[in-house]
Amino acid sequence: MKLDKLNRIFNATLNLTGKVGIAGLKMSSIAKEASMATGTLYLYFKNKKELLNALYFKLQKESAPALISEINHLPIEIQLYKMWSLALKRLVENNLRIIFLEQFLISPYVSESSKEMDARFRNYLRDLLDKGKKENQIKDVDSNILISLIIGFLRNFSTYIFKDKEGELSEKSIDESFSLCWEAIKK
Amino acid sequence: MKLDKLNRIFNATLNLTGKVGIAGLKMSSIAKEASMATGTLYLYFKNKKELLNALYFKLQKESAPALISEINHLPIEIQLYKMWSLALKRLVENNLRIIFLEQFLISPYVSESSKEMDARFRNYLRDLLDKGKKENQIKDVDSNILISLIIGFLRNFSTYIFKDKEGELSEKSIDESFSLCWEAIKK
DNA sequence: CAAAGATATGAACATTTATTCATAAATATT
DNA sequence: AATATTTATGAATAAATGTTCATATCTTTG
Repeated sequence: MKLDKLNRIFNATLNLTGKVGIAGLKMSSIAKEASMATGTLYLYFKNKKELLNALYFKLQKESAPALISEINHLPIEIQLYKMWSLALKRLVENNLRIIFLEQFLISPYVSESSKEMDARFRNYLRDLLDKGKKENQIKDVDSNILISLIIGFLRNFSTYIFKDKEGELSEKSIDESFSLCWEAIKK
Repeated sequence: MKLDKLNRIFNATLNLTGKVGIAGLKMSSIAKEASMATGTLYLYFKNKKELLNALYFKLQKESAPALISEINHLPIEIQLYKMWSLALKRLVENNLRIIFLEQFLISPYVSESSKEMDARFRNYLRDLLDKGKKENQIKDVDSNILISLIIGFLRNFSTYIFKDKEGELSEKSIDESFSLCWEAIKK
């Protein structure tokens, strides 16, 4: 059935990007990884560029921070913890996505319409931190620095878990990393 | 003169990687960017793979660990500060390096020996942190978590400065970010 | 300043990889 | 169950890109 095959193509592409980067992606290996003939890819996508852009849009759509509206009445620390925990889980689970998204955006395959970046998460964090500063809970430090600490730490740690721990993310790791983060930014 | 041409090749490669990623790197465009004929590249490197690996080694050699031996007698906090300041300056100055290094390491062009060098900075940090823990200066938290905070923060912040501040890195930013980092990890 | 040596050029050639399409297999329709 | 329609295949072809090499241009040396 059609949807199934589309997903097989997308999964194959993601997996391969993790292994050989966008530089190493061949239509033939995508087909092989997805257990189908090379020609079949062209029934679903006009060409390689369209395939990659389609995957990009799919990933973007899925990464919408749906959680935000449900929790933004909670205290800052709790909000941050929930955000941290969820993001870390997602990132580890989907570390391949990060690799794909980062590489794709500076590859020769990006279409113009893809070029909008997700400043969304950053903006959510900024608002949260500003609120925290007003409530005297967060250090009075340039929000951009705080945001870099949070996002940078998050990404680097998730990549480490993904690579060196084979994706095994314990509650202890989540809590330990979060309290490190929280202590760094709290007043 | 020979060295000058080598540098032109390396610079061209870095610049192009920032624009089109490793996926978009063509020998012909490297040559064009470096204002020389395509064939000339092959006087300096046997092939594309060797060119990219040579650049990788050069970047590794130039990065923070070169400093290590000069400072490893100093107190932990000072060592960390010097490392932080240098790394941040270098990363901002040449954010392109990050892009190259990250993409290169999962491209089809990596040679086996390149893979080893990657762990070096991480190992230096690990030793430093272990020493700090013994001296009761650093939090007793899994070093991998601490390392992720440091490296992740560093990279993310440098990218932010590079992109949003057009590379303008003030002493104040360095100090502010470092003390945030230090406070996060110190006991 | 001529000849030898070193370095550089870029069009020609080789290789790799994207894309097409004649043919086959699967599925739906009567 | 025969026929039409849709979907899949992978070898053949086209396109893109890496690499070579005969020729040209600089540099050095006697």
